[in-house]
Amino acid sequence: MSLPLSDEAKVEVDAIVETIIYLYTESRRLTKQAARELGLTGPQLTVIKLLETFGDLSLSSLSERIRAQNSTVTGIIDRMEREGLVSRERSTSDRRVVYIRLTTKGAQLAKSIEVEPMEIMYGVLAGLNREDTRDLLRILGKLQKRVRALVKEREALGPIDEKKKAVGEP
Amino acid sequence: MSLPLSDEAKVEVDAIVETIIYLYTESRRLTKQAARELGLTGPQLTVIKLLETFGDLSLSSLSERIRAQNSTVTGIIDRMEREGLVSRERSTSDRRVVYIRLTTKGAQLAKSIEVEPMEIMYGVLAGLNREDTRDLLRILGKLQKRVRALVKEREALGPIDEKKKAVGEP
DNA sequence: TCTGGATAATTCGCACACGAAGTATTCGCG
DNA sequence: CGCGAATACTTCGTGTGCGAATTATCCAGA
Repeated sequence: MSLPLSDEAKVEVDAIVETIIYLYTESRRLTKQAARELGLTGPQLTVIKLLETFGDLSLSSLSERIRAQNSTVTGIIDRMEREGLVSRERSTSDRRVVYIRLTTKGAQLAKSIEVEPMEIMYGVLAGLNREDTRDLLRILGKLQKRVRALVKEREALGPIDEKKKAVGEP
Repeated sequence: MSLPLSDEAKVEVDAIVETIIYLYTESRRLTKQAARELGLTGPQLTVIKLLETFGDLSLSSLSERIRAQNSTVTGIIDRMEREGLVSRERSTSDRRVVYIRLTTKGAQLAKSIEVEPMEIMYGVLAGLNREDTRDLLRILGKLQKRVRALVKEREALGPIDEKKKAVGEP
């Protein structure tokens, strides 16, 4: 798995990882802070913006978009429903599906929000020159492609290993 | 805050943000998965590796390194202590300070771990050519610098705004 | 020396976040 | 048709993760 790295390369890789973590956590922190001023949490702000943009969404598609498990989103929606921001509407065509809909209160709140989730990222990225933007996108794209390939590969191997593992304290 | 972006630029910025989020969450997920096989959680794996690398660390310095609040780390250490992986040692020179130390069991476990936290990132980044690595580092560095400046700026303004806000449901 | 402010940890309450197990419903296929 | 697999969501238990309040300790300056 871990290719041998020269010391110099290792330092650079470290710095890159550090920076990515920094950018991610910091922009999350700032989003959360913005949400706070509206009496919302970070994920709640994201959900409201998504619903405003796309209209009603099933719980599953919401989960996909915010990259979380259904069980997590169930909880988020529970709390938002309790606050009167959204309502659950059972689909008539497929009674397993629940659509999440903004209430009037939720829609009003959504309209009053000018900040995008990850807004800080946007602002900072917009300050890059064209060339840097292109390069960054290109390189990150490469990385993503490789990670995807790697994950796929692991998933293919995983199930076989599954039996070898069986760790667990007896 | 949000500079006007051309549509084309907006798409690219979106893609960059998407990718950064993807890389971060995916590598976290994979680290967590690796930890699982050892009966650990993600943060616990990170803590064990840090303690192995740096020796005993105060709870505060541990918090800094894993970018979390003291209160969070207190909980992580509580559970690790319960599992017999680490112990708390009150400093004699400053009795407010608590050092976290690997137990024999913890040290053994640490030795048996070959994966680095964020190992997948490393593997993938190591696959980039020199030029791409340099470019990526340079551009991310720029971004980080700007975010830092922005955060600082906000912090400077924040306290003044503090009174204007006072939202809160009555 | 004594006291007020800073610092290190902890406690508490809340909100994610995940995975496993459970429920309801739909769908595919014989 | 009917039944077993798949899908959508919920529930439950555990582990972060944060911020405010608390406790214990240190330290600088009157």
